[in-house]
Amino acid sequence: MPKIPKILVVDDDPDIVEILRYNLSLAGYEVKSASNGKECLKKAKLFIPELILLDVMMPEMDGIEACSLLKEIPSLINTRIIFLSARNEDYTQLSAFDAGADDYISKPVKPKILLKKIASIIKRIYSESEDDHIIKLNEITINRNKFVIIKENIEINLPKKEFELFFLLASKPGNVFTRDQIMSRVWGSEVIVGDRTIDVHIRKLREKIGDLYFKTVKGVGYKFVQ
Amino acid sequence: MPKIPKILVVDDDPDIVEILRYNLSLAGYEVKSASNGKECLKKAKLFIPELILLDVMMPEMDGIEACSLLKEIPSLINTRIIFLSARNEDYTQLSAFDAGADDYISKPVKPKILLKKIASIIKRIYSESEDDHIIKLNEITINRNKFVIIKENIEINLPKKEFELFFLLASKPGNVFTRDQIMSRVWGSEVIVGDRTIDVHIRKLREKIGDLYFKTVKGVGYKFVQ
DNA sequence: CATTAATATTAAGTAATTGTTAACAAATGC
DNA sequence: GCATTTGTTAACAATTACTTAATATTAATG
Repeated sequence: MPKIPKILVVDDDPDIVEILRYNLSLAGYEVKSASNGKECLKKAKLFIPELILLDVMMPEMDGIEACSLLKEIPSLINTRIIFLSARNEDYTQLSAFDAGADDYISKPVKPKILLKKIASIIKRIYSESEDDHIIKLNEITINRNKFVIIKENIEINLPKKEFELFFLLASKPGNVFTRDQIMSRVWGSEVIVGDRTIDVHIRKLREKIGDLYFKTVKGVGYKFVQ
Repeated sequence: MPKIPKILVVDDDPDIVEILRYNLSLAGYEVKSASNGKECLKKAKLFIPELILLDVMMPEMDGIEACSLLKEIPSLINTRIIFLSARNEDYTQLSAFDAGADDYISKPVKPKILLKKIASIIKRIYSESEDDHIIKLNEITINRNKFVIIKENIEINLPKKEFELFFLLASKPGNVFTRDQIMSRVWGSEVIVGDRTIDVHIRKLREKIGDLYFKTVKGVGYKFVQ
């Protein structure tokens, strides 16, 4: 396991928060908590947990709404959400899944079961995302952890931005990424940089890796071709 | 979704198998079934399903044992297992997770919930979640993500407007699109361009893809014919 | 078959996008 | 704190796509 998994517990009942916090901490997780939807969103953005345990019934913003909003936060792309609820009716479960929940547990929660489920989900997160760190193509291997690419047995070091741009493009060879997509995924949605920045980075990739790998699709964006 | 997800249903009660089979087939999955642990192992090896719905209580080999054995089969590395059980006691759930189950559902199963859970798991398996806009015709494949069309194994690159026009026409082969429709869908409602612009683009498509594919319907518009 | 309206063709002009370079700023490493 | 690397910008060049205009061709209709 690369690091200590982080879990955010969200419930308006302090007792439940305490029970969960106690059990999860004991099990070796790093735990933070929030008592309502708004606080949850705020903390989730900073904490970037692997997992959020979300109570459905909360004052102000309920869990379903919070979940929908959480799912829109790009940095939480790898965060899974489990709903906790006393209400075991169908429609709640359905809207939970509609809102993007990854699982659903009915209260009263049995800690052992919960811990097992969590262990299973955490394990899945790591095993999935580890594959994502290496891309192997015909002639090129990209190692995201090492920030290095290997082309014909020669190591090419790329600076961060260049690497991220390359990694994005190479993650789906042949696929066109629009400038907007590139912007939001390499630079983020808050950062504003000039129009020519992407071009310049593409240029550097072409210099270092090879002209023919990077194809311009005018009016649309760029794609990586093998 | 790369292909039709496969699900193996394992239960010794033929009624339950039928109910599940019916619902899952209806939902678009490819379903096979087994009535005991041994049969399950045999079929799973051949079928290599994405998902196995496994009854806990079965004669001879129970679900827990079957699960443990399934988890040892290398070709089933990507297969998820969900347990189905009438017994909702802790120890069963625990041993289910110990045996490597990915989820646990109590009978009686509510089909809607089950389908949602399955959809969520399947989606996760195909985590690439390529919303591939691909149109496959007899001789031509159009890939909207890659901005490329392939005709007789030869890639043809089209500039943006030409591609959009082509994609529109090819989205409904045989259908006539009026000039107005083409205008509003390729150029948008605000843009005002001259009358001959569409013709010129059609001309280029005819040059690049083939004359006979694009039929003029005089006084109306154009259609793509195979 | 002549007339007319719609579409086809071509080449050239215009607009838009992308490429390149160099200079500077910011970050990083020593 | 200094040197080096990386990131961004700006100005301009180059390229490509798009549109137009002028003319030719085609198809439908009486």
